[in-house]
Amino acid sequence: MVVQRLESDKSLNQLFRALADGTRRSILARSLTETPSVSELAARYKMSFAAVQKHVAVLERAGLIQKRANGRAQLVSTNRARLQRAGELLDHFESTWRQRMGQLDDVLLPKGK
Amino acid sequence: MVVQRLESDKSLNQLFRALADGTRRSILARSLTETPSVSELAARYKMSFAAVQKHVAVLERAGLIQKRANGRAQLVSTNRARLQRAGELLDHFESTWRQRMGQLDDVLLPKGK
DNA sequence: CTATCGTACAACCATATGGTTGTACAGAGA
DNA sequence: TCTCTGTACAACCATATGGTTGTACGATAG
Repeated sequence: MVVQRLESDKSLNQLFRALADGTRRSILARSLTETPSVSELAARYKMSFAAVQKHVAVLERAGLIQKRANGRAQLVSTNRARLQRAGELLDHFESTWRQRMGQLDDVLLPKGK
Repeated sequence: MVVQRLESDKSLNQLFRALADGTRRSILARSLTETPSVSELAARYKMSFAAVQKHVAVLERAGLIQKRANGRAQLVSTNRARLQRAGELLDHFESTWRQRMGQLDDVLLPKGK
């Protein structure tokens, strides 16, 4: 069975890559409840402004957040559509896995130790 | 209420990192329906045996697969418990996100790092 | 206008990643 | 036994990543 190509490999790679860093997951979480500026975000972390700026850029490239200018500030917010899309992708992975696991269950589960 | 630290940051990083490569996702998928040896896996990809071996090692370190010796062959299978665990983590992320999207309630941020 | 703030970006550095080739060794088969 | 196969692992290379500092520039405050 061929898994439907819902998203390019590169896009999936970027998505998971973006999530593979605690600082970025934290930024993403914050940007869900607030709409902080980049410098407000940067103030929360021990690293330099430029470092946070890079993390924001990674999240932006992965499509998980977006920036919108407000005067000289760049306000960061999550891209909800993309976030949902990300969720669907993960769900898709999971369901594929579970489906396959289900097939395996027929063989492996009867023992149920 | 404090959100339980279900998994260490490092563990989460490894998990997402492991998923952020198409070859590894493919290996993971194959190892769900089959229990291929490392060399059988390697035969399916254009890269060298050693390269595939490294990908397998990454998946193993992330806890997504396990190897079991059968004679001189190393048979690769998915760690179903860990896989489910991975799914739960993703679900946890999603539900947290959705919850935050739904209401600006308590902020459960693992504090600033 | 001038000073400052928020941002962008370049240059640099150390380490990690993803690939290669080559060597070594244990298990299976002639 | 001796050979081939499957695996492990080291060394190496190019590029990516995650951090730094420094410079530049538009927007805002005084």
